[in-house]
Amino acid sequence: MVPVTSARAEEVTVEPTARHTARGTRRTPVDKYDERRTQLAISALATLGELGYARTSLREIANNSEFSHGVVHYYFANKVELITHCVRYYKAQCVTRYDGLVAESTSHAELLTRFADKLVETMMTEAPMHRLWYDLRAQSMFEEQFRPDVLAIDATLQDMIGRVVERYAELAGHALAIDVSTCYALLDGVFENALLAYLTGDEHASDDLRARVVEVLPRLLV
Amino acid sequence: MVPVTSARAEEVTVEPTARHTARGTRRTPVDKYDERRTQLAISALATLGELGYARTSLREIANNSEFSHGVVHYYFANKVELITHCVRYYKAQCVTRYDGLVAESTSHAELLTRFADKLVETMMTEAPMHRLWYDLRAQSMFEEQFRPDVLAIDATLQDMIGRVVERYAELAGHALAIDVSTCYALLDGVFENALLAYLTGDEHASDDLRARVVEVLPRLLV
DNA sequence: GAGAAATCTTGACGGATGTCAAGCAAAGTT
DNA sequence: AACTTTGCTTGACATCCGTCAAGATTTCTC
Repeated sequence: MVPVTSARAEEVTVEPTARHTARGTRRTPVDKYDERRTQLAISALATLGELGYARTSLREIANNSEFSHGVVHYYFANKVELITHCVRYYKAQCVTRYDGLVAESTSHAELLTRFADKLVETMMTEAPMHRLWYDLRAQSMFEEQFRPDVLAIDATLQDMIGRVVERYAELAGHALAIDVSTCYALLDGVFENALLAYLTGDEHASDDLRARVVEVLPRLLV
Repeated sequence: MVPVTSARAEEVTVEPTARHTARGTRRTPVDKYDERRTQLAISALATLGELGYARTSLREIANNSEFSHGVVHYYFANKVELITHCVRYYKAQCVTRYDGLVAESTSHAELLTRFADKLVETMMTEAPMHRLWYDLRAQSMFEEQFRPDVLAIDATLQDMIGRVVERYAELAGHALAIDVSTCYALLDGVFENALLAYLTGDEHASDDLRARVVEVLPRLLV
């Protein structure tokens, strides 16, 4: 019996799949099936972050896991479903990245500094994931299959940035002069630019990113 | 004798290659060899703009030209050299896109309006080329081979934007508050964001792009 | 512990891809 | 007109790809 069905492919797989709930297998709280899917997704993300979408194969993903290449088709119907699952998993990871500093900062200056620092930190420590994101977003401009998930993540990121800039405005005692979607586009451009410089080996990339964010954010007010 | 040598691969191929200059073939002012390279580059760009880097094959490029698949290796050493040539050709095309309106505009308001309109126009009429650019820039984050050319184009685009914003500041009677490289990153983010929306079918994408540019540019001053 | 269900490995398939070599066709040279 | 160089086509190659099926292995159930 093949466990991969088209019905499952439609689920939001970040939530545990309801695969064994009909029968009462109480082996583990989280189903092993979902464990493996996540495990493979993590291996896939590592591979994608290293090679990019164009040169990532299912065999290479399996090589970066502890399984053989055939297992991918046991847990995913095809390559697109695997990558889609990866993308959704990735999304769940990075949504709350700045919520801590938004909640904790007590002044607009503190928020700005901590936000800029956090941006620099994630650029440096998670560069492969970020370049993968830009890669997949570019892919979605060609391939409609990826577009829904990419747009969903883009909206999530926009909300994330929106919470930052709106709290920043609030703490500064001013309103936002630019709407949130534009703020996101602006900051995303600055981040992507800095990421490319960083990956190129530009040693000022992180300082430049920090300086640019500190420079730009105040101009979004009033 | 194979005309493709590693020495030629290093040349800036937008300039005519010095292939027959030793012997005086005065057939045409522009060498036929470079004509074909350009011809193939145009076919390749059309294919790349349609399919993206990941799914563009040499055979598909040849299919979009009037030649057979083997001819690619007569004019280019390998796939990377072809794509590199394409990228350089592309660069030469788009450098002067805004120079006209920079020279002609007599007020900061006129410059801003015409610049925003031109951005919208090129987004709509040359969307495949623009998404290809974002695709290749993402590729360069993974593949070092593409990085020098991508960075060169990025610098050229930055200069192009720099001429716009500096002239805008001059006409407005103010100085730029943000350095040119940051201005480029900001506007690039806005443009990329609008392009994705446009390709998704968002019918407000072009109006949004225009509005955002008109909104943002004044904030780069003083 | 035997049988059943699940998980995983292995190997194979058809197809696509980059590359290259051999040879045909056209153009140029003398 | 014979010969040479250049341009291009055809077909082949090794390799890699996604996918799948058959069977071995492990785990679960009773």
